[in-house]
Amino acid sequence: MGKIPGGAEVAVSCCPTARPRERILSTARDLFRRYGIRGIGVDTIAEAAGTNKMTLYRHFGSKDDLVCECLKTVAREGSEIWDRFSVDHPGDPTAQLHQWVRYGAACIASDGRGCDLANAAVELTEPDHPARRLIEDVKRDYRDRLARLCAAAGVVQAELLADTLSLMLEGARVSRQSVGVEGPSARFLRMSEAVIAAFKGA
Amino acid sequence: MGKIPGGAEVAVSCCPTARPRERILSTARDLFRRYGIRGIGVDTIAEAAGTNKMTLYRHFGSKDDLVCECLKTVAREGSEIWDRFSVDHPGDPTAQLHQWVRYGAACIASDGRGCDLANAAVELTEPDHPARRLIEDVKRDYRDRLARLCAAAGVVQAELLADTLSLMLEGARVSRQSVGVEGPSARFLRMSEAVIAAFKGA
DNA sequence: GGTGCGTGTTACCGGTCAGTAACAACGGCA
DNA sequence: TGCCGTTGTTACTGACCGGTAACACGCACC
Repeated sequence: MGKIPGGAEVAVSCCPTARPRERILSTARDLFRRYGIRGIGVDTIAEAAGTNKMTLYRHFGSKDDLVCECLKTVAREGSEIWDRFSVDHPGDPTAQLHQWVRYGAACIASDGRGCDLANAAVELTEPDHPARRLIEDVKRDYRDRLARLCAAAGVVQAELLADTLSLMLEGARVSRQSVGVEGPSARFLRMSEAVIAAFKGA
Repeated sequence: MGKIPGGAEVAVSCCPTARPRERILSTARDLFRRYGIRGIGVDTIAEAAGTNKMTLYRHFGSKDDLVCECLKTVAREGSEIWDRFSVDHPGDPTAQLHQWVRYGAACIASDGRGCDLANAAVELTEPDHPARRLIEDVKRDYRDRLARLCAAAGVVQAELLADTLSLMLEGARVSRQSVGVEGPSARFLRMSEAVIAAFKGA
């Protein structure tokens, strides 16, 4: 029934012990990420999750609903990663800032499909799509956390540095998709360190 | 027949004196930009261009073909803008660099849908889509031009600055889509000037 | 007056899409 | 045993998708 855009049959590829809802959610996240939200159908998701379309619609009222739930789990994981910075380097905002840079670089290197939230914002052009508010809130939250980190690290122009680093990471993740791994995104770590040093020196 | 995603009927919205091919091309560019490539159908494009699907397919062998041609015109216009920098400030690479920054800021402010090339890279997930090579080549060309500009302006770490500014612009244009006009992208001009100053001071 | 090319029109193809209805089978639980 | 909530199965709807065939029309050019 469901077909992966490449042409191959779908393969059940998630923990079969979990409840259908969780299987659908994690499968949908993976497929949306790989093939785009508009590039994958609910039938394919259900089949890859080892269940069927009816069960999917019993748990998620619509495809847009499912998309929003997926993005919510993405946001939740992002928040957990932020928490880890302060756990790994308690009371050391400078170390946390550099960990943020390293984590960003690792993100870019590990997967060529960029940020799920930003990609969704590109793909879902409807200005009143329910996912838009979610994306906006999360992105704003991440930037504010970064600004607080910069301020705590003693940067005088903390807001400006946070904006700069935010744009650089966002740009690196989309540049990785358009010009590939060899492009500017490959130097994200070095560039970020240089920019931070410049702001600290000022 | 064709329907705009909003639900309204399509309206013919291009110069009716031009030949069908040109009308289709400019209409497709506009609709792809507003609703996404996967979000608009060839029927809608043809109707909005004041013609029909058959004529569209006589000029463009497939939808992917049409997409590629659209992106080529985007690339051509981008190249012309680059040329304008050296025309407006001949022999003054520093002025050209600042004009690049100002132009980028104006781009962000004028339209919330970001870069057509980057958006296409996000939307067209097929790794061997004919548009991917085009996008990659153009993006690489723009970065190289910027690097030459930075070097000519006397920046020692010209390559690194070019990468940084490239990512910042790319990020600003996608951030504008996800967090809105009030987000970090609003400060792109100030941030870029600060980064350039920091690289010049080093 | 003819000839051909570009264009318009209509109808169609097979496929995919999101979403729903009706019913059968399962599981635990009392 | 009977009950009930969850799940699976099948089939369906109506819409849209990219792409094509066949044919009629108009217009320039010779």
